[in-house]
Amino acid sequence: MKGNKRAHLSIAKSSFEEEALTGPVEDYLKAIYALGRGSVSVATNDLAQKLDLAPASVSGMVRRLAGQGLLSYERYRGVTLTEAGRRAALRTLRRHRVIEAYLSGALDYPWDRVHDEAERLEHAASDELVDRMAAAVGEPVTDPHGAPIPSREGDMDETEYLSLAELGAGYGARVVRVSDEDPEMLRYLGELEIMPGAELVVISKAPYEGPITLTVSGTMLAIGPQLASQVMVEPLIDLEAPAH
Amino acid sequence: MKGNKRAHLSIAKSSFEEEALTGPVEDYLKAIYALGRGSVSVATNDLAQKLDLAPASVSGMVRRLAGQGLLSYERYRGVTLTEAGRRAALRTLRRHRVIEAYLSGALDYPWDRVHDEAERLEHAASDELVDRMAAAVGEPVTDPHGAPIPSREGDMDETEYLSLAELGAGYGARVVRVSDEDPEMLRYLGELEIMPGAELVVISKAPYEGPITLTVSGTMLAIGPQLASQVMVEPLIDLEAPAH
DNA sequence: CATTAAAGTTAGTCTATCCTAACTTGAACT
DNA sequence: AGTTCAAGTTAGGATAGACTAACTTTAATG
Repeated sequence: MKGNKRAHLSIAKSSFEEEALTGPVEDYLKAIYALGRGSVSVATNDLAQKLDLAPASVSGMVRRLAGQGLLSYERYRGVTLTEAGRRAALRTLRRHRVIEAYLSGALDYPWDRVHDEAERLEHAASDELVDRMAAAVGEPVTDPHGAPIPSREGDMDETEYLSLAELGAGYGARVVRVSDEDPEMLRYLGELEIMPGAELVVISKAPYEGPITLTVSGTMLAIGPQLASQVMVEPLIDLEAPAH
Repeated sequence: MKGNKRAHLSIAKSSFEEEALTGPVEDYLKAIYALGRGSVSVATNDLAQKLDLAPASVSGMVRRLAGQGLLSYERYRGVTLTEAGRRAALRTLRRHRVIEAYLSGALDYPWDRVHDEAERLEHAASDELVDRMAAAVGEPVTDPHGAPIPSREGDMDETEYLSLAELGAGYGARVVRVSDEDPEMLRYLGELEIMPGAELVVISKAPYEGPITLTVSGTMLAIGPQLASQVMVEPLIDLEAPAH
């Protein structure tokens, strides 16, 4: 009764009692999902970089996770999530994003700090807590950065959007999502009012990776293409034909 | 830059950068504080029982914690928290109780389930989150079970109260606190409306550990002495002299 | 004051997760 | 086809935290 009879019989925990995963394992699955959109094969080194670990550590871990049926792995060929792994990844993603939405909506957290806090809480929060948080802020469908929140059942909108860097001059668009991992960048985007929901129009794009000039809610400003590539947008049809 | 240069130089982390402790270490310190009220020496076996670990594991851990200056330890003589250990314990206790108060006050958690959730979140929540939670529910001074919440500075009201079992027949009292670890018991106490703030009067106490009859907000009921000992009360002076 | 039971400790293992160093594979390019 | 280099793997270790089994202390008791 000392609680570490882990090498149990893997028969008992049937279809529904989803195996309780450790924090690191959840992080691996989340990272694999993020890099492979769930189905594409993910390279060891990319995973190592994303997780900030040595490639050797990743090799060892993925072998174990493959043994647990969470992913399929072929030496030298990268990994792919199995259905079980994908479900686990989406569960963690839901936790993460609901927590972000809650921190922002209920506790007035600034959007550049919700990611790090959620990164830790996602491994400790119960399903009940996550559900209550979601209910308390009106069952949000995206987190504060515009990332879609998977449903309780594990479905998620995987629409791919254009990045602001890819948008042609003259086009208008609505910001749907921005990358969430760099607080510094988020603070800057916030200052510029480039956030989900904002409408903008690309005025001009300087050649050779030059600055992109645009208007956001009336204000004109210019940003580099590297930053622009982190901003996902949905073109506004009614402004489609550029005037020139 | 791989993040595990733990065997650093213990010089760098000076007076203020409070060493980040692991979950288990926080649990040990909290348990030692709970058993020793911060200053009394705590026995290895008691600690093992409280933490649900084998005594041998505790022996090993306390040796390490003594090395880190969190407690003082003399073989075969039990442990006592040092000032640093005491501070760390109270920090964890504050997190735990603020989280409980928040779950109850802001997310409508039933009082029998806040403990387990807080037990996990207390190791993951940042100071900022805990402070925001405290502010959001009006800087509570106790958790939902009546346990005092340490201040940010690490001060805590350590008043000792009488238990309901010790209260004489005829006396009136106000419930200040109940033990928080047994959900079953909390649900029962909740049904009986025996919760912090409730006023009650002991009508009679049957001898030989017999039932205690009392009235709680008008209703008369009887409980066993074992349950009564888990309920801490503050006698009401104006009802002091029993009528008989 | 010798015995003994309870309390506590040491020794030796185990698992999870990470590391570094050294080796192997695969693919691209002569 | 042979070389080369990046990508990936294995081997060997470390650390934190826990366990069991066996041994030692302390303290109580006749």
